[in-house]
Amino acid sequence: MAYNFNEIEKKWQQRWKDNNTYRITEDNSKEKYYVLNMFPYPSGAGLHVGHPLGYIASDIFARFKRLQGYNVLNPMGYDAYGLPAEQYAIQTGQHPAITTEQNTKRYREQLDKIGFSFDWSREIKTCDPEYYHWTQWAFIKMFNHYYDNETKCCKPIAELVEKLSKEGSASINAACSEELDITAEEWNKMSEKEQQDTLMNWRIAFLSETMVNWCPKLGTVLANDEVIDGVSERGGYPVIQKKMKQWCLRVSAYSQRLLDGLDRINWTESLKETQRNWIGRSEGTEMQFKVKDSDIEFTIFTTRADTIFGVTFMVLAPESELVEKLTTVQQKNDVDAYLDRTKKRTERERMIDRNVTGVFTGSYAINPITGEEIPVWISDYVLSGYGTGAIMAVPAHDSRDYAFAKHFGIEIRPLIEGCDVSEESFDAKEGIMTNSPTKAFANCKLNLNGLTVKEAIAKTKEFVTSNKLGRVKVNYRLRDAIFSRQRYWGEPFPIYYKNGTPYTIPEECLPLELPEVEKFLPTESGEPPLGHAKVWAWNTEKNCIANKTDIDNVTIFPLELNTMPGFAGSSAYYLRYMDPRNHNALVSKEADKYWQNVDLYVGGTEHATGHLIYSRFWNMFLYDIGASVKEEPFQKLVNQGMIQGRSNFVYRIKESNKFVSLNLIKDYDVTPLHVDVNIVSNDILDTEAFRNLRPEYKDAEFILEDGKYVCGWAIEKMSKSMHNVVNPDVIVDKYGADTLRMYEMFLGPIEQSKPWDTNGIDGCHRFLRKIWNMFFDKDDNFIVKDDAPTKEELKSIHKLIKKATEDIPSFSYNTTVSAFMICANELSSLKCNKRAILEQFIIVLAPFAPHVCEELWESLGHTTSVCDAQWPLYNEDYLKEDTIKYTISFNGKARFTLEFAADATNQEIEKCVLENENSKKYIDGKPIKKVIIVPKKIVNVVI
RNA sequence: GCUCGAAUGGUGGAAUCGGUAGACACGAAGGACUUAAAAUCCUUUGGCAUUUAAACGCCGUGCGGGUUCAAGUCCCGCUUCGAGUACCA
Repeated sequence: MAYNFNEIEKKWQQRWKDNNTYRITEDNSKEKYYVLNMFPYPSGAGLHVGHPLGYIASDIFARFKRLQGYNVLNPMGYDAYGLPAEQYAIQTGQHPAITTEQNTKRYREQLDKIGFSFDWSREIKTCDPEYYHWTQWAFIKMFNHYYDNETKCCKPIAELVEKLSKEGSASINAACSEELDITAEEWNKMSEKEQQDTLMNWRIAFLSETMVNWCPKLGTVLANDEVIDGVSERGGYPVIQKKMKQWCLRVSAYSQRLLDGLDRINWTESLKETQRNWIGRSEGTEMQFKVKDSDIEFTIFTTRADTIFGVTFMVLAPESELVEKLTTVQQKNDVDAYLDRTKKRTERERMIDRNVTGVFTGSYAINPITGEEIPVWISDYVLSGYGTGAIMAVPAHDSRDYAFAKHFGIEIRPLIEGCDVSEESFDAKEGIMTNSPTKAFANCKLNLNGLTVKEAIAKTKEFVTSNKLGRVKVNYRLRDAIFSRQRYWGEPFPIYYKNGTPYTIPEECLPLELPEVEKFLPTESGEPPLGHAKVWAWNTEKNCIANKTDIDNVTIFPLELNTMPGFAGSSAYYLRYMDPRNHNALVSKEADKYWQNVDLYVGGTEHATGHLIYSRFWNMFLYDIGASVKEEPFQKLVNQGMIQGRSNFVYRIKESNKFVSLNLIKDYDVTPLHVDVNIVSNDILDTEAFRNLRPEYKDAEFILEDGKYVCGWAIEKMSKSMHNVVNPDVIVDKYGADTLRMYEMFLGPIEQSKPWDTNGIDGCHRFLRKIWNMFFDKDDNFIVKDDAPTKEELKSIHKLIKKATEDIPSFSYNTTVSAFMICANELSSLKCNKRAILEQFIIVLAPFAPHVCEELWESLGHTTSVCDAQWPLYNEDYLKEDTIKYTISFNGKARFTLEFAADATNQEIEKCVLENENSKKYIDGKPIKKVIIVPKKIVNVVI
């Protein structure tokens, strides 16, 4: 009987379930290993063949580690809150919980068919109150903490309150929205409301009036990483800037730690680089500029303090508070007109239209070093959110300032010897300073002439600091995360409002469950969907949810109507898997101490600046408050590539129902049409299936080549409209899960994006059949013998064990699969069917093809699962050769080969080469000067 | 624009420290078995030239240089493609 994969896979999947083969418990006698996949959002479309790529890779790793004796945690769950379910709910009225439930069920069915070693007893869903209890809990903790810059750690807000009441803000060095100057006296005089409002300046989770990315079509705000090219990541709708009061997380407080942490984790350099860019650390100088005929002073930030002598104008961001203060009466109309115009422009318009715009305020700033008067302008190329929202412009050495100066005819003053600024600015930080200062200011205290740019920056910094003109400052591009969403399908905030001031509900009242609503749309008054909820108020006396109509603002208060964004639930889920049913804590101390953090995290690179920043931040916060033992959540990270679709085309002759095979289309006028890849095999169309596809094709005629219809192909995104979606279920039914697993790994390096191409899958399937046939003959007789293996057989299997042991940890799965095939070919040509060899083969193959290996393992008489076998060790002795062939090369070209005993010395080899007949022949009888023997079986001859 | 990465047969891809390319698989061609098909097995398969044949020779890893006994691999200068990011002062 042949290899009946359908039956085998069904049998073992059931057996694993019945025996809880993959249930894992903490076991201090074993070393732990934590493998994690980025959990999926269960979309309505189900899984396609690209989704399981990462899961298979991590599953192989988990099984491998388990065979090596580790206690491996390999959990799975769902990131169940998300926009599609809510959009669907808006359209159909179907509650998102129901759609989500259906989708997760479908995902589970599909996942189960592939034979993963997930411990489903630890499954979590972010929309489950048992789970989001701890998301809300973390939010309350963030609300009640601030970040202390001195100790680089967050502290309870109560400590801050104490400092304020005793010493005022002077003694506080903490991450804040703006630098406040409050005395203890002032603080103590404040009303409760004023104090609460003030504390928002420091809380890690805080309410803030900020410019947000507002997407009118989705009716919600979006985080920076959810906006791509000025449109929403989901749906591609336009996004505008709008000022709104929003919950934010003070991610920026952790900028430096997020940056430093990258050095301690094992991620790819490119991903770390992406994060570094996103954090955007820049060291520079803050300088104060006085305003002429006024006592106003303002601060700018620059990384090029050395160019202070080249400043010919200043620029304010249109949103800057200084705009109003510095605009003169004469300029007011022009300025107002300009502000009006910029406000109307969306982010997208600003990005597309890079034309220089700006307006003069009428005021002049004073160069703090030379005393020169410098005009102050307003332009939207300066951003309010970065630095101080004001810059000193040096047109000679900054391309943006240059464009502005050219446009408005402002002086461009070069400061570097020999640079030409007639056509473009000289932005490079290199060269020797000149004109710094110019002769007109020769007696100025600072002189940079003759210094390199680097030296000049250092000297200016020193000068500015010692003369109290400013200070050295590090700026980060990383912004605080906006944490409110005007949506229904998300975690509710554990917040109620007393007189407009937010308070957290007591921790012991969590979870605060998501209420039912009639409609999933915003209310008529523009409130978020939770505004429809009837029972959505907080009774502070009884500490319970109350009816909204009972609000009396004495004991019953309105609850927050926003919900949390997607990244809330996905930021600390890895901790919850350690102890998923704990009612008293996010994770118990014991479980956290045992599992520590994720050893291997596998997921897509699209989360580089979203999830992977937020979860690092979130976890650092939990670490600071003692809720997590590791500062970095994900020690090693592997990004699997995307699987693209490979579309097939048929060519219809225009205005006919005739289809021409690919290589004949040049003779006809044809229209290419996408054809469902599932009826095409190796680019050959199943013409019968095509005729049955649609009624209009029923009478289709084909112009064939060699009796076949050959389809064209192209690599495109895998999507329904391209008819190139390949469902893993179909592959599993046709070839089996084991073949699918092997083939996905064989396709190429795991990190690489590649098109799905079913063409090569036969090779993997043949391989598994070959293995099967080593155990059973045609008539289903078990043919494994107990004979002692030969040297050759041992060599073959040990070569495989070595390769797999070395390649699996570095994720070179494609070469491991090749090694399996090579070994199988060798063994079958040796007609090897010996137990000692095949047993080891099965163990090594088990992570890749678990079902068939279980079956064969059982056939060898084992009663326990192959999962609990022991990974074999390889023995170098078996791999040694008796003789070694050396390639003798001359002038870099291989000439002939000589064979030596494995233990031949270099002298022997050299002697033999010199005396060899062939040496004379290939080196034209010239004397050999040097013989270079390299340990890679090469002998090089130099004349 | 900036940052990072890639480029190898008809195709996907191997080549770990620079060690003498093209592993493995697909596809293709030919053959064996078979009434036939499926399945299985065997042979050939980078290009060029030469030869009855075996063998050998030359050229070959996007392009142009360089270092080295030896370069797909290292260095310099380009081309093309992909990813990320974008007025961050």
